[in-house]
Amino acid sequence: MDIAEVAKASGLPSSTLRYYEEKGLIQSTGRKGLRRLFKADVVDRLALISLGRAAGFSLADISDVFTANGPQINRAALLEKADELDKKIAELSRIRNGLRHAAVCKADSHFECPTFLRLLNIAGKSHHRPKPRW
Amino acid sequence: MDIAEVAKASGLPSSTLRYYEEKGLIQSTGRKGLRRLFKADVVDRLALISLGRAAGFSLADISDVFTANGPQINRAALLEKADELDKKIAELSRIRNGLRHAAVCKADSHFECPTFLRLLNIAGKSHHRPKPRW
DNA sequence: ATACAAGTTCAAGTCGACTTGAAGTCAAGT
DNA sequence: ACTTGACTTCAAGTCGACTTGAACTTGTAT
Repeated sequence: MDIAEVAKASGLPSSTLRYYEEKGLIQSTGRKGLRRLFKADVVDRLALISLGRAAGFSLADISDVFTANGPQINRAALLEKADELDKKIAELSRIRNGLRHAAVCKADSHFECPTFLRLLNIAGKSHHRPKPRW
Repeated sequence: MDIAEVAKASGLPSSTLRYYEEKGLIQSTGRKGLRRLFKADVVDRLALISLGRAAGFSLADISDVFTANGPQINRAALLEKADELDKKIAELSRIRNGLRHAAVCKADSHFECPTFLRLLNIAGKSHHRPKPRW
């Protein structure tokens, strides 16, 4: 496949594909002249990458789930990411509850409200960063 | 309160407080010499801001929940954000399921697997962006 | 009065994930 | 043989949320 086909199949612009290759997330199998050639299974890989990105993982995180250079994936790493997602989901649920509470709480200062106070410990202590998806 | 007190109470560096003020998210009530003075309730506001940031909302999004310049909050906007979070949580849950599935699926290409295919429509179509929390 | 720690401003730098632009290369169709 | 359009490289730009650094001001403690 040439880059345009991969782009179409994956929904990603070719500039992104080149960038991903440069970062080692995907690889082209050769060149025809200057032009990259890809094997069809790269589309699979890209789907998984997009899934990871949609979940907020960084490209560096995502590259963990790919083994050295084969088309295989590291299933253990994948499950680990799934577990991380579980935690994130739990955290977001608590935050959502916090927001809903703040919306109805009568206390002038939310700090007078124990329900809210409990929630606040969530924010501020997480030092991992969500990653952009423009 | 002076900026150092607010910083301590909120857990945010003073550089961030100045930045937030510049962006209109908080306001100082006056100056003593050059130095900013804050009312105590700014700490409340900051807690809410941190909560929003932890949830992945941008500062622009967060400023929606603050009314013009008073210390009040826009409860409707807050509930709206909570609803957005619900959606995000649902999406993340689906993605997590997708990851778990990819970890166990035997198919060489996940594209041969309907379970996985269904999941993929999730990724790639969301064009809102999570925001960094360094 | 003098020093100094802590505040201030403003411009510039940083981070990750891309995108954009300029300038060049090339396969394929006419 | 020539054009054309899709590709290529590489450097630089962009976005949001801050941080950092240099140069300056000031309240407080001595």
